[in-house]
Amino acid sequence: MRPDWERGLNPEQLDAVETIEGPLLIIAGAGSGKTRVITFRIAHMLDEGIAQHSILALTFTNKAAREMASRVREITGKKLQGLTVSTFHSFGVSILRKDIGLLGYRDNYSIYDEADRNQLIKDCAREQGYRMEAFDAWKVGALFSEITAGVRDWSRADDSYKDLYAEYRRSLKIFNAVDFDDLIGLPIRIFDDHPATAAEWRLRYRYVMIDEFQDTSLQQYRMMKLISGDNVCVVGDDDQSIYSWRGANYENIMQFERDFPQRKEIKLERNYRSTSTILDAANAIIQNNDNRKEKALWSPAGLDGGLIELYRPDDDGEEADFIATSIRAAKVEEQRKWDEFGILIRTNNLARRMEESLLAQDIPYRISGGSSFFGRKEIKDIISYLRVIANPDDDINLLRIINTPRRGIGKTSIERLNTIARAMGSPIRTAMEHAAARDGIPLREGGGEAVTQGGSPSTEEPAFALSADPPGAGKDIPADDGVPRLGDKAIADVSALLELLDQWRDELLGKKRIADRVRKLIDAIDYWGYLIEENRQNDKAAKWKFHNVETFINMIKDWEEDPDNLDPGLFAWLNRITLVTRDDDSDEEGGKVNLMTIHAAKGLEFEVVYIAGCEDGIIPHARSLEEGGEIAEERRLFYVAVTRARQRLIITACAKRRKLKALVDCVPSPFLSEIPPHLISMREMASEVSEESAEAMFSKMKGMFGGEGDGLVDGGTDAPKPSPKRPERKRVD
DNA sequence: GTGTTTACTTTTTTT
DNA sequence: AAGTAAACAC
Repeated sequence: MRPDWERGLNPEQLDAVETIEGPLLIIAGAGSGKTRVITFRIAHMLDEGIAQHSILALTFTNKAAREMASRVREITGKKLQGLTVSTFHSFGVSILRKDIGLLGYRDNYSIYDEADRNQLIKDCAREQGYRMEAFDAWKVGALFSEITAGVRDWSRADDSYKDLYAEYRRSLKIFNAVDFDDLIGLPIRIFDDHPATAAEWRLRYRYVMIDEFQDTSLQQYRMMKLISGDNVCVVGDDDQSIYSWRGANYENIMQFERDFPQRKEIKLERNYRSTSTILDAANAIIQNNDNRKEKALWSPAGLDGGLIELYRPDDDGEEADFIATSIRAAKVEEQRKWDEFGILIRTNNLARRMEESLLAQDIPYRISGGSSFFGRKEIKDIISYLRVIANPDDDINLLRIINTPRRGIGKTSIERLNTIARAMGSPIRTAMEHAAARDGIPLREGGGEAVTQGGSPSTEEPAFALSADPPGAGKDIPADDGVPRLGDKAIADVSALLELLDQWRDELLGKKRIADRVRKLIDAIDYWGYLIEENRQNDKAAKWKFHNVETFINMIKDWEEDPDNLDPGLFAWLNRITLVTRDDDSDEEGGKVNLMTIHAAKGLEFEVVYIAGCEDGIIPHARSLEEGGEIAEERRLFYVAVTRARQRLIITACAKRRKLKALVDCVPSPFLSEIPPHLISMREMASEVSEESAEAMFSKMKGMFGGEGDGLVDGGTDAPKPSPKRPERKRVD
């Protein structure tokens, strides 16, 4: 049953697999079997009797982590129980889950994603009297992120935001919440401040492995140093470093060389993925970057294939239609499955037009990135409920649901609660309890309703709430001046909400079978009624949202019933979905065409790859260059895109593109001219293609009038699918 | 306090 | 073109 190491591994790979002690640096070119090496290496370790729980493998994306885990499972045929394969961020979560108490947080902390973070920054800014018209939360958020991550300090930043930052941090603490950067930063702080704890973790993970090392940030590097001893293996490729905008620092490779002078270094340059045409093109492109570790991919097998195809559609509509019809044709002619196709785009907004065409031609597809499933309003609402139930102090999410569905707590009431909370230096939750209690509706007794279960844990009443003359605790509320009170109706509504949250807290926390309970919760708040009410003139939208919520519940169910899931429960679920931004654990039945950004495609490969929108300003992205990004990184991005292809590579560059409203002329990407011309076949938008497309449309129309093929594909836009009633592209101008 | 209309900007890439 | 936030009307 043990795999035969020698078979199917070249000498360098074998060397890498068998070197398990001591620091190891693997420079792995695109398609050089990197994942294979890593998974075999883990399998080999297990084979050597190393315990699963002392191995830690860190990846960059969830997709990569999942992929790696399942490959290991495949090779070894073992159940993976103690093995840790995760992203840096989810690894941070698991450290915090255990040890965040050392920093004075409670362990039911919330994780704020970007939207939450920006919302909070906005609130703080409003509080500090910023002129909100001129306030750019996105920009400030990015700045704060850099500050937290330690890639920038106030001496090199607009330090007029210093106070705002302090306020932001304080609010996070009050709300018992952390942001993305904290997921790396706080564990580091724990390790720095508590050497004993650090030692424990280091002792546990005796073997550490890091994938996509060129994409690690300074901060992540520090984390790695703190957690690992001598048995570190990092795998990277400086040519594929495409995350510098996020703090990734491929000089970490050099740093590693400095920090581990006794390391072993292995280069993997044999490429098993692509045809030599594609490899030649890729090498030629990347050659234009300087300051890189010299290497060239070569194919031992000398795989032959056709030329790279370049098309110049008139506009983005034609481009999308072309790609869709071309995929349809290739599927039949080359007997391919849907999931052998990848459509790569630079930016998410390019996906929209693509989706339309795929939809119109009934091509099942999967999309990653963009506004994901979890970004939809109806889903966010439900998640917010769960968040608040898990962590009552979570203001951002509380505010989201405080009047959703409508329960009569309007703007003014919220404003007042906010003022009270600020005055007390506490979360809104406390202000609500205060407001409810002070006016004679003590939670304990309840308004005569069924509050029979005594003393729910979170209702220890605040000492100051009932006394009109609070003990001089400093942060108390003046009797009447300045601090607003709520109207009677509002108080009743607030109390009812508190009661509801408490009740469901008991119902959900630490319980099993969450999915069913969540459904009951949704019934209890009459979210269905809310959906119908909100979408009165559009019951299709209501249905669609309804369906989404159902899907969400089923996702919970699948997840908690998964036998590999060692820790089902509300907290684990919430943590998970904050980090999994894509609805990427979708089914594999029959496969789907993959539509994704180049960033998302890293580490993946497809038989047939389309790179759409290869135009100047898109693939060296205009904004990226403006903001001080390097052209070299854009080139690396293009290199990554090209090297995703195994057999066929099709590139499209439009002559015109609809941008905002206007049709603008486009120039092909300068990178295209870096590909040696003899590797490219320039194609006209040939007539055979339009024949092909006419045929596809025709059959599509037949299907349409036959049986309303409700081919709802996952992903896509928020609105109900614009039922593809118009198989032909119309030019109604 | 709530619902409706109007004005306005917008995100490159991901955890 | 769309989605959000502020202004306005009930």
